[in-house]
Amino acid sequence: MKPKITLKDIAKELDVSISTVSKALKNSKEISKDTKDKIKAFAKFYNYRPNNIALSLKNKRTKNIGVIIPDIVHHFFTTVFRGIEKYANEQGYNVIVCVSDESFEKEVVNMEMLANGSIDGFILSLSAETQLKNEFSHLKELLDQGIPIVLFDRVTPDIDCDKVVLNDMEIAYEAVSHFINTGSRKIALVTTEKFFNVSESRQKGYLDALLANGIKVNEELILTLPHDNENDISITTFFQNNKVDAVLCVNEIFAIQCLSIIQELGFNVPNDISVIGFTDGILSRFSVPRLSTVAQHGEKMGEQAAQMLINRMESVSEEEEPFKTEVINATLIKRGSTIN
Amino acid sequence: MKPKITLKDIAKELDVSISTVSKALKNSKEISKDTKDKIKAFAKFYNYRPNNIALSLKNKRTKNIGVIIPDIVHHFFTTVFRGIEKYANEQGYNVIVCVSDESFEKEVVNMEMLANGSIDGFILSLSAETQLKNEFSHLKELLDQGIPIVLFDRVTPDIDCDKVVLNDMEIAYEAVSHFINTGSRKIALVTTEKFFNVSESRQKGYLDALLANGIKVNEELILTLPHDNENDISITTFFQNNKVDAVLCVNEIFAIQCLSIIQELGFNVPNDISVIGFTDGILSRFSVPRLSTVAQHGEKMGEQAAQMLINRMESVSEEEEPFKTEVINATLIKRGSTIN
DNA sequence: AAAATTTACGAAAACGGTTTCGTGTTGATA
DNA sequence: TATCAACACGAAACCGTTTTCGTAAATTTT
Repeated sequence: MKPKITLKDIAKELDVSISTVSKALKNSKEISKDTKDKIKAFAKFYNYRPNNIALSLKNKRTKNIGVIIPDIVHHFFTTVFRGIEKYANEQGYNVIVCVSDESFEKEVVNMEMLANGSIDGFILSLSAETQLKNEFSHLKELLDQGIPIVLFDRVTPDIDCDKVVLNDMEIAYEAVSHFINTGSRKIALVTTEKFFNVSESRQKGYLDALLANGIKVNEELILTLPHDNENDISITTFFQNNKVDAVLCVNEIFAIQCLSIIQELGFNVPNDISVIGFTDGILSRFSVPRLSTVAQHGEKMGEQAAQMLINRMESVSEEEEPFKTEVINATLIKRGSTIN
Repeated sequence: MKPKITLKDIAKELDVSISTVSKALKNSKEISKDTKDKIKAFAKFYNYRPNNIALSLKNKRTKNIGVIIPDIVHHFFTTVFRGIEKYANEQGYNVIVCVSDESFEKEVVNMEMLANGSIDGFILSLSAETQLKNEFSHLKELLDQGIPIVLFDRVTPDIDCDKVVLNDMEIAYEAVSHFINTGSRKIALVTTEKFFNVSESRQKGYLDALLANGIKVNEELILTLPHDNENDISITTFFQNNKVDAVLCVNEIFAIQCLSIIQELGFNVPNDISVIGFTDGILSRFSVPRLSTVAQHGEKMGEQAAQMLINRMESVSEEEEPFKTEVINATLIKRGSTIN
C-alpha cells in the first residue's frame, strides 16, 4: 500500500513550502532551476498526480459531462454515446452516464444529482415519459443555474438550448419516395405513439411524400405500436388484413419484426413487399434479406453534441451566443429489402 | 440566471456563521429550533443542495465508480453496464464510463485519469490488447494505491482482486453435449484468438465434451477468426471444405454469420447443421431460425460486480477481506437453430 | 451567591490544490 | 555607498463542505 502523494507530502519531504512545489511542477519561472529539478524528480519518482477533486473545487469546473439516455441497450443510443465519449475524451473530459429508463422521475433525480457540482454540462435525450408529460421544468432550472444542456434526437421546442437532431422528416420522405419510384403504391407506416417527436416527424415525411406523389393517404395503413412490447400478433394481423406493397418502420426492431413476419406469411421481400427501417444497427446488417434502412449516424450526432456542449462550456465571451440546432443528415442505405 | 447557493451565502444572508448553517441543515441538536427552522426554510426556498465536489474532497470519497469496457457498441457489455448502473444508482453511486476500444494504451490512460480522485473504485473488462500483451502493471499500481478493482468477464489470474466470470467452460461443455445428444458428431468450433481467456475456456469445454463422449478431436474443425473483421469468406470456405453437423460459436456475430452462410450454402438449420452461439442478444432473438444461444446474464454480472465493488469500498473492517471470484451461471437457450 | 452545567453558537482546521501578494536576499545601477 | 530591481521563495486566501473545539450567556445545582 502506497497511498497517493500530495503537494503537502512533497513539501514536507523536501522542506519547502506547498506553494513552491505547486509552482515548480507548473514550471513557474519564480522558482530556481535547482529547486524545480529537485521537486520534479521527487514528484516523478513518487508518481505525483494532482487530485482531480481538489482541482475541480478550485477551478469550479469538473471536466465531466453528464449524459442521460433513455436506454443503453439500444444500438442508436449506444453509437451516440460512443461519439460523445470519443470527442469528450479527446478534449480531456470524462463522461458520467445515467440511464433514465424512459422514466421522468429517474431523469429528474439523476440530473439533479449530477447538477450539484459533479458535471459541467449535460447531453441528453428525453425519456418517453418526459415527452409524454411534456414537463421540462427540471431542464429549465438547470439552464437557469447556468448549466449548459445539449438535447439530441428526442428534443422539444419548449426548451431553449443547443440541439442536435436528425432530418427525420426529409429522410422519411426520401424513403417513401424510394418506395414510390420503385413501383409501390400501398405503402404502410409502422410507428410508435406520436408523443415521440421523432415519430411525429417521420410520419409527417411519410404523409408528405404520399401527397406529393398524388397517393391518397389510407389511415388503415398506419400501424401504431406500443413502445417495446410483444407486437408480433398486431403485426401479423396487420399484414393479413391489409394489402400492402411497402412498409416504412420507425425503428430497427419493428423493421426486423415486419421483415420476419412478412416472410412467414409467404410474401417475398422485396418483390411483394419492400421494407425500410430506421437505425443501421447490427440487426439490419445481418437479417435475411439485409435490411434497407436509414442510417442515423449516431456517432456523428454524439460528436456533434459533445462539441457543441464543450464549445459552450469553454466559451469565454460573456454574452451568450444564440442557441443552435444542428441537423445531422441521415442516409438511406439500400440493401436487399427494397428494389433498388 | 440564479447561480447555485452555498452555505456561505445562506450564512451571510441570515447573519449567522457557516458552521451554524451546516449544523442546522443536518438537524444538529447544537442549534436551537428557531434558528434551525429559519435556516431550513431559507435553504429550501433557495433550493440549496450541498456541492458534491466539496463533499468529495472533504470525505475523500466521490461516490463515483469508474467503468472501463472495451466497447460500448456490443450487446454483452451493454447489458453488463446496465446492471452496474442500476445497482450503483440504487446505492447512490454514479458511473463514469470510459471505452478502451480494445486498446492497452487507452485503458491505461483512462484509468490513470480517473484514479486521481475522480472515482472510488473500478469495474473493468480487459481490452484485447491488454490480454494479448499480458501486461497488468497499471492494475497492480492502482490496487497498491488502495483503489479497489473488480474484473469481469475478461479477467486474468495475474491480478489478485475481486472477479466476476461466467462458467464458460461448463456451458460450452453443456452446449456441445447438447449437440451430441441430438445426434451430431462432426462438431465445429468457431472462435477467436485464444489470448482471450473466455475463448480459451470455451474451447476447453468444447474439447472436454468431445473427449468425454469418445469423439476424436479434429483440429480442422476449429476455425479461429480475427476479432471483428470481415470473415464471410473464411466462414464460407470453412463450411465448403469441412463436413460439419453442428457448430458452436463463441460470440453472437460469428453465430449469425455462420447461420446465414450455412443456409446460403443450401444446408438446413438445424437438420443438417445445428448452431449455438454466445450472448443472448437482439440478433439471436430475431434471426431465422431463432438462434439457440448461451445467455450470459450480463445484467446480473454487472449487478454482481457493482455489489462486490461497493461492498469492498464501504467495508469498514480494517483487515482486508480475501478476494472472491463470483461465477455467474450461463444458461443454454434452446431455440430453432438446434434440435431440441 | 458561587459554582457547575447546559445551551447555542462561532472560529478554525482540514480536504488538496492554485494564485496573489509580500519579503528577505542578491546583484546591478547611479 | 545608497537605491533599486530581480530573484526565489513562503504565507495566506480561496474553492464549499464538515467537524472539533472554544466560549459567552443562560440555566441549573449546591
